[in-house]
Amino acid sequence: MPELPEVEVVRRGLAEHVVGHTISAVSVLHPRAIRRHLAGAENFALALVGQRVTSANRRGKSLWLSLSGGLVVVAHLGMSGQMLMQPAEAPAEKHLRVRFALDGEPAIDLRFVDQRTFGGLFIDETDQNGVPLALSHVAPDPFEGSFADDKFIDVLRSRKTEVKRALLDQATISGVGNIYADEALWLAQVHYRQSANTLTVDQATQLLQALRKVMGEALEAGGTSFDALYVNVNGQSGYFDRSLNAYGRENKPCARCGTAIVREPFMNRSSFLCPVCQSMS
DNA sequence: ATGGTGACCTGGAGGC
DNA sequence: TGCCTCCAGGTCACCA
Repeated sequence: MPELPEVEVVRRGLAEHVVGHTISAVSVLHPRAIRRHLAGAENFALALVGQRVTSANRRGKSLWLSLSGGLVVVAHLGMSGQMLMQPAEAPAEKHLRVRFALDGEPAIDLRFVDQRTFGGLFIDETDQNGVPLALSHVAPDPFEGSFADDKFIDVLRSRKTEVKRALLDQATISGVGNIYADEALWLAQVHYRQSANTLTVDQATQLLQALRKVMGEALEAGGTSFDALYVNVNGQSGYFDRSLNAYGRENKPCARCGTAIVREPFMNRSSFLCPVCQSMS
């Protein structure tokens, strides 16, 4: 899915269109979409009806809506989840999983649509910092105020594993997925298989700056999109894919040195890199 | 603690 | 046209 910039695009849409509204009805159309809500669909709906949405929040790739009663509804988009605003009378999408009817004139729906059902929703409580309990193992993301650069650099440099594996570990830093990991590694000229504990402080610092730059620019562009699966709440795609330098560019010239970008299997997925300017050090 | 693998799903693309 | 295989932006559990 969606990595941090795409999820933030969705969060902003929810803040604009859902916050302030009261949930008047909830329909769960596929039980798998709420599998993490152990009390089941009926309980899920009952807990939400009548609640007013007070804010839309995010840590890493997880979203949550805060509710007037003090609970939150947490959403993870998985690989293919979408949050769409639709007129109440609009026909059901093929992969519509959960539908929230909101008050207002005209009445609108918030719809969770998810082809592959890797995503899902559940109700949770928050800790003293306002973070859902279920996300306690998720590290802050690099755009949060509570993200400590020095601490991240220390943790990263203590990890005895390949640097890309560490970047994808949401307990080390959240929000980074396969695309932005490859893009940041390309920008910082670090090989994805370099052991994290061999990075210099300077390299780790460059890498963090690269993550912020790449994800920040993607956010400004409205997110990365290759197809209609990744859209904002109005169903529109971003255009950051025009700016990618490594991801998906197998056999195309590196923008820095002209060498063909290489694709290699890693962690049951693909890694893209320039074999010349991203060398092991 | 790390790393390797498969599982969870649907559908699009490309080869034959 | 169909059938096959491979691929996809994410996690999670389990095993060495």
